[in-house]
Amino acid sequence: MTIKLDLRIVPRTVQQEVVEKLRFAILSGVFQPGSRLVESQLCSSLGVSRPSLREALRSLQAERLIEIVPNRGPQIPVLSWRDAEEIYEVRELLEGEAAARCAATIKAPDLEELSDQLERFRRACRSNDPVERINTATEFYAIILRNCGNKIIEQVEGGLLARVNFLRARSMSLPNRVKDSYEEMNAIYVAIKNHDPEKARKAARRHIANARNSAKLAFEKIDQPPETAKKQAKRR
Amino acid sequence: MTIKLDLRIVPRTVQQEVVEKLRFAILSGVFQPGSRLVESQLCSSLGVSRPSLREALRSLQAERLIEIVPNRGPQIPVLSWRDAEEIYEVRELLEGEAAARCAATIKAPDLEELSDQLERFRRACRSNDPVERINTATEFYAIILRNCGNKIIEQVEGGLLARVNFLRARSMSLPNRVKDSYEEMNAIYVAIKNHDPEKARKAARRHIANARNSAKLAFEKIDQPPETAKKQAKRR
DNA sequence: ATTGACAGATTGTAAGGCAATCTGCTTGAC
DNA sequence: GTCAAGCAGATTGCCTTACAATCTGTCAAT
Repeated sequence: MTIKLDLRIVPRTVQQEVVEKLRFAILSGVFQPGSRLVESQLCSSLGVSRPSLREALRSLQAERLIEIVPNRGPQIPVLSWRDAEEIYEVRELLEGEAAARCAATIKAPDLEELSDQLERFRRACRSNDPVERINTATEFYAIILRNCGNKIIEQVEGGLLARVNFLRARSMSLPNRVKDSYEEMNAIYVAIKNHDPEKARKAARRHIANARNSAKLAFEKIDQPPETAKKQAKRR
Repeated sequence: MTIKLDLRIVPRTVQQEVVEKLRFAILSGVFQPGSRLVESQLCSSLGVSRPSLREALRSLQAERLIEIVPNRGPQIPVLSWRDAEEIYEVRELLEGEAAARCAATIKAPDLEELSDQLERFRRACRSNDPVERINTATEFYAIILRNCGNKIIEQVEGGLLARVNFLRARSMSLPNRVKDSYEEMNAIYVAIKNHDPEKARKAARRHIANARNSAKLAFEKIDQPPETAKKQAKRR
C-alpha cells in the first residue's frame, strides 16, 4: 500500500492568518462577551488593512463566532444558557453517531492512537494544568470524529464545539468532574475497542449529557452576579 | 396575551444583498459546478465595488457554497456523491430529531399550519410545477424545524439543505417519487399530530433515506456522461 | 426629566493602484 | 512532432485614501 500524502501547498494569505488569530483570541476569551470590536483598533494591532480585516470578520460572522450589526460593527455574542444547551443537545446526537460509526469501522492504528490520547488525558488530569486537560480531551474527540467516516459530522461538530469551548474550562474545574470525565471517556474507548456501536453511542451521549450538566452549573456560577452583567448589557 | 412583535428595523447593506443574490444564483444552478467566478465580472454584473463583493464571497465561503483557492479565486464546489451522501446521513439524524421534538411539543396553530402546508404540497404534486413542489416541500420541513425547539438544529439543517438542494429537483422528477414523497411526508405529519415522537422520528428518517436513494439515482444520471464532466474538470 | 441638536467616532462603500501569482500561448531545442 | 522554457495578459491579494451614512454621547433648552 502506497502512502497517501497530500502534497498540496496552500499559500497562507493575510486573510487566513487574521481569521485564525482572531478565532484563537475569541476562543481564548480575550474579548468579553458583548464587547464590541473596533475595526481600526484591530487593524493596527494586527497590522493589516481594513479591507483584509473586514473579510476576515465576515468569515467569523458566518462561523457565528462574532455578530455584525449593521452600522454598529462586530461584537462578541452573548451566549445564553439556552443557546449553549441547544448546542449540547445537537452535540449529543452527533458525537453519539460518530462514536457508533467509529466503533463499527475503526482500524487498529487509529484505535491505538485513541488509546494513547486517552492516556495523555489521564496524565493531564493528574497534573493541575487545565489547558492541557482541555487540549488532550479535545484531541480525543477529534480522533473519534476523524474516524467516523463522515466529514460533515466532523465539520459541524467543529463549529459547535468552538462556540461552547469557553464553558469547558470552567466546567472541567468543578470538583470531581475531571475524574468522572475520564471514566466516561474510557467507557467510550472500551466500547469502540470492542466494536460495539450502540454501547459507544450511549457512552458518548452520556458523556456529553454530563458535560452539559457541569456546564450548566458553571454557567450559573458565571451568571450569578447579575449586577455586573446588566451594567455590561446597558453599556453597549 | 400581548402580541409579541419584533419592531427592530435591520438596515439592508450592500454586502447582505450581494450574499443573498449570489446564494440564490448558486442554489438556482446559474453557475456550473467547478466553474470559476471572476471578481471583476461579478462586480460589474452586480454593480458593487470589489471590497463589498469580496466580503460577500467570504461569507459564502464559510457557508461552503463556494470555495476560494488562494491566487485562483472563488469557484463552485464539485459535489461528489460521497459528499452528498454524508450530508443526507446527517440530515437523517437531525430531521429525525426535529420531527420527534416537534411531535412532543407542537401547539395547535402550528400543527394546523403544517397541515395546510402538506395540502399545498399535495396540490403542487398534482400540477406539473417542479419549482412549486420543491418550495412547498421545503416550507413543510421548515415548519417542523421551526417548531422543534432547537435553533441550532434549524441552523445546521439550513446549511446542509442548501448544499444538496440542487439534487432535489432532479430526484423529485423521478417517476413515482412524487407520490411516495407525499405519503412519507403525510406519515410524518400524522405521527406529529398524534404526538408520537418515536414514530415521527422514524417517519422522518425513512423519508430522508428514500430521498437519498432517489438522489443517488439522479446523481448517477447526471454523472453518467463522464466525457463532459472530465472535460469540464480539465478546463479549469 | 425629557427633548433636541450638535460633534466626534465608527462603519459602509467606492476607487485606484501595485506586486504576486496563475494561465495559456509561443518559441526554441531535441 | 514532442516537450520544456519563457513570456504576456489576466486575475487575485492587499494596501491606501476617501467620503457619506449612521451611531453615540454630551450639553443646552424646555
